[in-house]
Order: sequence, then structure tokens, then C-alpha cells
Amino acid sequence: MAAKSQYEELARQLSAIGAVKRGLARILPVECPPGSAAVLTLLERHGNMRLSRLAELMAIDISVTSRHVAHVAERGWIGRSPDPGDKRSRILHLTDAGSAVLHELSLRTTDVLAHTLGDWSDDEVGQLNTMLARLRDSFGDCRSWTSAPHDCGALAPSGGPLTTSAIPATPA
Amino acid sequence: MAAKSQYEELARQLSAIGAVKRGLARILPVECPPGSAAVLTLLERHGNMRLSRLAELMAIDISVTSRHVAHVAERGWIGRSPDPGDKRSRILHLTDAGSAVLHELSLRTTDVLAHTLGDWSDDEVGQLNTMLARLRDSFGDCRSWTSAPHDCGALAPSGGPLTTSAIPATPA
DNA sequence: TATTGTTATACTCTATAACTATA
DNA sequence: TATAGTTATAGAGTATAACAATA
Repeated sequence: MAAKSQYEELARQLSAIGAVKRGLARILPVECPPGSAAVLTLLERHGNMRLSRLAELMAIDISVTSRHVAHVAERGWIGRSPDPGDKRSRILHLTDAGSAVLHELSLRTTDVLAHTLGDWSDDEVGQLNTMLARLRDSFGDCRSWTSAPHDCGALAPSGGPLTTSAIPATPA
Repeated sequence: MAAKSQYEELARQLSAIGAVKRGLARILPVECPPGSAAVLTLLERHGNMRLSRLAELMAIDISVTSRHVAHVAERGWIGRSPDPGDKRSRILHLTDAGSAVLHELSLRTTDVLAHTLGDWSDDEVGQLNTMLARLRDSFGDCRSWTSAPHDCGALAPSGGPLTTSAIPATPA
């Protein structure tokens, strides 16, 4: 268990890390926004899968995943084969064109990171990767959170919706 | 200098860490979206400042910052005092109500992180914080990136806008 | 009846551009 | 002329809800 100040600092860092993500997103081709890049990357890394599985891996709603998939499919970067065992779903797979895009993304990402993180050792980048993976794992699937994580009612002491004492009615 | 695969992995981790951020955002009061929380947090941490300085700290465009600030100001969480030395700008400062909201945010964040990261030691959370801070620092202000970071032309070998070979014209 | 996807709608965040006021 | 902010507009990402097809 860490100190309260460490948790607050982590919250700040996570909030601020968005700038890095945006920086990385800025180098993507116009036709391939971050959502599309994620779809391609996960298909390469985890192999063919159905939409619901992809939504799990991306930790976003299946409706959102559906749109990302439609975007890359329209461009011919993935294909959707019928699922032999379930006519409701299709199996997503990378196409050659998709692999080519992925290769391009890899080149750009590597270029940028090699420049910006030039003074990081391989081991240091590896440590960061390990900790980020663990962080995601610790959070699990936070999409299902309602008011409290793991422990139902954990947030009760904080006062559910902001109490009147903490947030005054809109002034002026 | 790290290996290419480490860079690719980092890109994946950063892409996926959004899920953690969303989980943390979900516990915020309805009236206080992430952008507002960031404004309050930075004012507490760095003290009173003008809008342009806040935009720098948030690493977002000043126009976006202006809207976030307007949101929290409308709720009385911050005040805008005239800048004695420059009538064009105002000095932003937390109000007591803003501090109360900040206290509430701290309670909720700490609750959630204490539960989800219960098996992390204080030192481990500290290490993650340190590395995230360094990562942000290494990236610098990536808002000004155009096609390449630090080195102008670094991305040239990747082929500027996606080449025809990598991205075929929209098929079918 | 339950599950897999798709689509419509709405909200947050961000960037660009045009504009006002002041330096 | 240059800078500090504000506002309008547009694009990306996500969530909820309603709906279609199949299990």
C-alpha cells in the first residue's frame, strides 16, 4: 500500500500523459487515426478474432469498436470472414494492405521514440513497459465500474455524488 | 537507445493506458469532468497563474484551456483577478469552493487507487510516477511537432504522407 | 429469452481560425 | 505589429440506448 500523496501524484501523471499520447497520434497518417491503429495492432498481436473479443482487448464499448472496425474495413486493411460456428459474428483478420499500414506505423513510431527517448536505455524502456502493463492489469476491466471498483461501496465515505458541502450550488 | 520492439511495445502500452484514465475519470463528479479536475489540480500544485501558463502546463491549446477555465469559473471553483501588469490577462486562483472540490477528488482518487493498486508498494508507485514524469519530460512540448520531433526531417525515411505502396486507394 | 453487432444520439476533449482588446 | 484571450467550427473518441439477426 502506497501513501496517499503517491496516489495523487499518479493521478496527475496519468492525466498529463495524454500529451505524450497526442504527440504520438500526431505522426499517424490522416487516414489512420489512433483507433484504427489500435485495431490493426491488436489483430497483429493477438491474431484473428471476433468483434467482441477486440472490444475486450481495447477496453472500450463494442459499439465504439464496431465503428473503428468499419473504418479500417472500408479501407481494405482488414477483412471479415464468416464465423463457421456463429452466423451473428464474423472473424476479423488483417489483409496484406493492413500489414503494410502497420509496417508504416511501426517505422514512424520507432523513429519518433528513438529521437525523443534517445537517452533511455533499453532496460529503462522495458521497465516502463512492464509497469504500465501491470497498471492496466491491476485496473482490470474498469468499464464495468459503477461507483466503486472491486469493493462495492468503497466510495461511500467520499459521499456518492458530491455533497452540498463540497460543491455549492452554482454561484453568481 | 532501446530496441525497436521496446518502442513498439511502449506505443501499445500508451495506447492501452487510456482505459485506466477512463476508469479514473468515471469516478469524477458529473459537474467536474477531467479537464476541470486538471485545472484545479494544477492551480493547487503550481499556484496562481495566467491562462497561457496553464495551457503550457496542460500541454493543450490555449483555446481549449480557456473553455476549461470558463467551466470551473462558472461554478465558482476559481476566480480571475486582474493582472496588475497586463490588462489583457487575468490571474487565476483557487477559491475555497475549488479547494473543497479538490479535496473531494483526492478522496475518491485515493479510494480507488488504494483498492486497485493494493498490492503495489509505495516504492513501486513512486517508480512509476518517476518514469512517467521522465517520459513527459523527454517528449517536451509535443504540441509544436509538425512532421518530425527534435530533428527536422527525421521522419523522411518513413515516407511523409503514406506512400501509395503502403496504402492502396480505397478498394471496393 | 439471451447474445452479437450495428446505428443514432450526445458528451468530452482537442485543434484551427477568426476576432477583440491590450502591449 | 505582436501578444493574451475568447468564441465558433470541426474532428476524434467514447458511452448509452434502440434495433436487427441469430443462438
